[in-house]
Amino acid sequence: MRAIIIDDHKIFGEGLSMILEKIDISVVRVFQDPKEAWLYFHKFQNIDIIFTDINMPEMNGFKLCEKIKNINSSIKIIVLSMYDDKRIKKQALQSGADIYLTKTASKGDIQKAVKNCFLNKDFAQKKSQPNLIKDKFTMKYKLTKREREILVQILDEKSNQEIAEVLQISKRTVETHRKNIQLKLKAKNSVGIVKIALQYDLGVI
Amino acid sequence: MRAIIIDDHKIFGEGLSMILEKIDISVVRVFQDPKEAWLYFHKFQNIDIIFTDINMPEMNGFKLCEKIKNINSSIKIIVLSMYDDKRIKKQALQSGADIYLTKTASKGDIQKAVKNCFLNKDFAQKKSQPNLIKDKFTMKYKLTKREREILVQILDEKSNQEIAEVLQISKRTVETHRKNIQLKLKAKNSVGIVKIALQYDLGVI
DNA sequence: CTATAAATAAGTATAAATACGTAGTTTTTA
DNA sequence: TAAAAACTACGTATTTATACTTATTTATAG
Repeated sequence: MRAIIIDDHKIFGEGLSMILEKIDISVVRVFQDPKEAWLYFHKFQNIDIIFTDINMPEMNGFKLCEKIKNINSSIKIIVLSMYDDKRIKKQALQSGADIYLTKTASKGDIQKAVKNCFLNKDFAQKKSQPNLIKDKFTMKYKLTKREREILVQILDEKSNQEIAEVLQISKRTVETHRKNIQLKLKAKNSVGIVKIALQYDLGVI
Repeated sequence: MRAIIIDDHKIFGEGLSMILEKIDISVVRVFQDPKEAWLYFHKFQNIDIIFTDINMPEMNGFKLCEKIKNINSSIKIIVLSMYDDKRIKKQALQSGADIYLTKTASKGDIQKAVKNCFLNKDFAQKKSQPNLIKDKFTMKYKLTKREREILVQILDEKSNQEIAEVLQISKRTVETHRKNIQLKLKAKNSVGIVKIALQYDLGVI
């Protein structure tokens, strides 16, 4: 099991790191800056679980959870927060966190949390996460799977021809998909598409 | 001299409007909603000075200042705030405001403020605004004023033809500007331009 | 098993953007 | 005031995107 820790309080991060190593979780890296963590995660998606604080400079933990789950929803996120506040807890879980713990948690609590979040969702704290940005986007615009694939390619600055080559389909098909995406997003042109997509955080970095 | 006023307190806006008319400033419109003001500003960039409140629903005045200055830094912004708080003042000036006044300001104060903000910056309240997003963007990509104007129109999903009409220049000129913007941003196409611009918060709304 | 949605593709035409080059005019600034 | 920068504009050609339509194959859910 490979983990990263994100917490701007260095001491805490290191303490947690030691605890995790003791329960056989390999801590790959400890980040103080969530942005750096995000870039790392983006590059090497070779971790199973993330421990993160919520109150951090530059990027808050909620956003981070959303972004990570958008890329790979099977990665587990355990939030360790200063606050024993049920609204914050709720928001964390809705943002994609699997478990919310206060920083007063004991070694045993953490061990239990890790076990729980890998069991099925009934055992985890979360029942549903209807507010994920990805869900919001999909629910609002109802793009099909193929359309989403093409959207990603558009965001990558690819032309219809290039997209056709990547996806091994006809350029005309890409045109059709693109037209439909535009219709669904009510966009006037690619610029409109990108603007909406980026609002929902679908862009690469 | 053409001005707009943005204040969600209608009475205040109208009072200020009358004061300004008396000192030969033509108040083009009074907005209660900063978003509407932003859209207006976006469309008809034909004003010289903006009077705005800071505490407003939907969009706060700091953000508005940043956005406006990003498009056209030569437009003057006078913030009229309820609070005589030097931290708020500092933030307003850093966000791009030229003058910060409390709402207790007299007609004379306003007149003086207008005069000052059109003099050189030593006379204005502001010494520097190192934290502007605009600075980051402008410093990095070095777009000219006109290029920034065109960028804004691109972000507004306009075609070169439409941009030409709005700015009253030839379509070919717009093409040239667009080409240069693309070069400077190292973008492959409009999608690339939008992606970068939105990163720096230059988008509409 | 059969409607329905999704994915595929093409015809025809036009509009828009990009590429690459050149160059005059105005404005800024050193 | 001379030089630099910005703004303006066009020629020519090609690529790309959009508009509007029709249609077949393939999943998929009821």
